Amino acid sequence: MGHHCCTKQKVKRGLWSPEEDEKLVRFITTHGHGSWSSVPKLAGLQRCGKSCRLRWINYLRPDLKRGSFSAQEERTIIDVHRILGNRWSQIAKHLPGRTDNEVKNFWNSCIKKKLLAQGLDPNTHNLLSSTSSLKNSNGGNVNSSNNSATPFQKANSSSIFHMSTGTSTSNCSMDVKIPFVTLPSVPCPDQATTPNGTGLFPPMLHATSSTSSNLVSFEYHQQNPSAASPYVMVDSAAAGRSSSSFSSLLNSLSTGLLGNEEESCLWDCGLEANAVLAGPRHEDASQVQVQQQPPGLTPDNEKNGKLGVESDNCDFMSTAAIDSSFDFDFMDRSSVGVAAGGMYYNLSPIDQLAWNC
DNA sequence: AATTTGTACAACCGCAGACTA
DNA sequence: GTAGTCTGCGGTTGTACAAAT
Repeated sequence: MGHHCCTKQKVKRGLWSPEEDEKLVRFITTHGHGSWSSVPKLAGLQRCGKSCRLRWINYLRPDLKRGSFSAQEERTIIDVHRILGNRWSQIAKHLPGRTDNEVKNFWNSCIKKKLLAQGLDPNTHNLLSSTSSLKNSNGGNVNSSNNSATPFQKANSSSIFHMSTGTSTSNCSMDVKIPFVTLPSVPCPDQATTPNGTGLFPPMLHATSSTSSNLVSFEYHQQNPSAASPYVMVDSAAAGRSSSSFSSLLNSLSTGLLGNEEESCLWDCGLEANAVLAGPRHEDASQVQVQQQPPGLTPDNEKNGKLGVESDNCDFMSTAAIDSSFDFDFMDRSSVGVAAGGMYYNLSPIDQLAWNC
């Protein structure tokens, strides 16, 4: 049984011939595709519209980049996949000229095996043997010096990447020290579903580690489970420089340059800090504040959904502290979770970051 | 040289959401 | 409100080719 668009005519399946490719390219470059269901008939092809669309998108589009993936592209795929999972179309948006299909194939045929060979779970990016040790529902430790080291910690054996709760409960408050980032609460149209009926979801910040590029990611998202991202990702390579503090990384975020117009694009903030920001690009790179609109926000509440990052290294205290807690569910997925509003940084390099609560 | 096995990637399938009449 | 259509997505299968036996 074919698709509805295929039932109207006899359609050919399987690999495309060069003649078919030529017909499709000639038609689309001349007329555009319009409605894909009408393309085959108008282009003189015995294919279904869906097949034409796929062929164009995955193979014939002029802006496609052919050839094997570069190391940089591979790293990007791994890093974004760690955050987004199998959302291939979203991942592909971070790789100009690559299609979701291409990324997916590359992942399944190559990256997945590499991760497995490194003893990493391709789904969670955790060490395969470490999953259980990272689970700790009543307040445990995660420390790079033991066997439950995250991939990031493994890749940086000298790193001190330590977190402990010191309590017997999974939720506890956290001190907020400078420098400090404020992640504003996120407005929700359905006020009744929000905590205390405030109409706001507290923001959450989630730190994850990279398997391949020494990348520590900070994921900012709503507590509304239907909405994830945008994400802030900060490359720990910058932290390797003694002069680099987290606040300077945030400076780099705030002065980041181009992304693309996609809502969830990676925003490359330049080599200086190797920082990237996932989210809509900030049009005015000279402005101090990083602004992004979480998916689902309407233009009306866009302002309230801003992720604000102060630019002055010494002025983080001016942002408001929000009560915070750990969410150990995150640890199943990756490494270290810090929730609700605040993260503190100790004015030492980022691989000496410690979250205490 | 013939056959089997592995790999890369192109293409298909089914589903879900958006849109429209 | 609903059924039909279109589009996009992720999972899966099919195919061509290379490497191994």
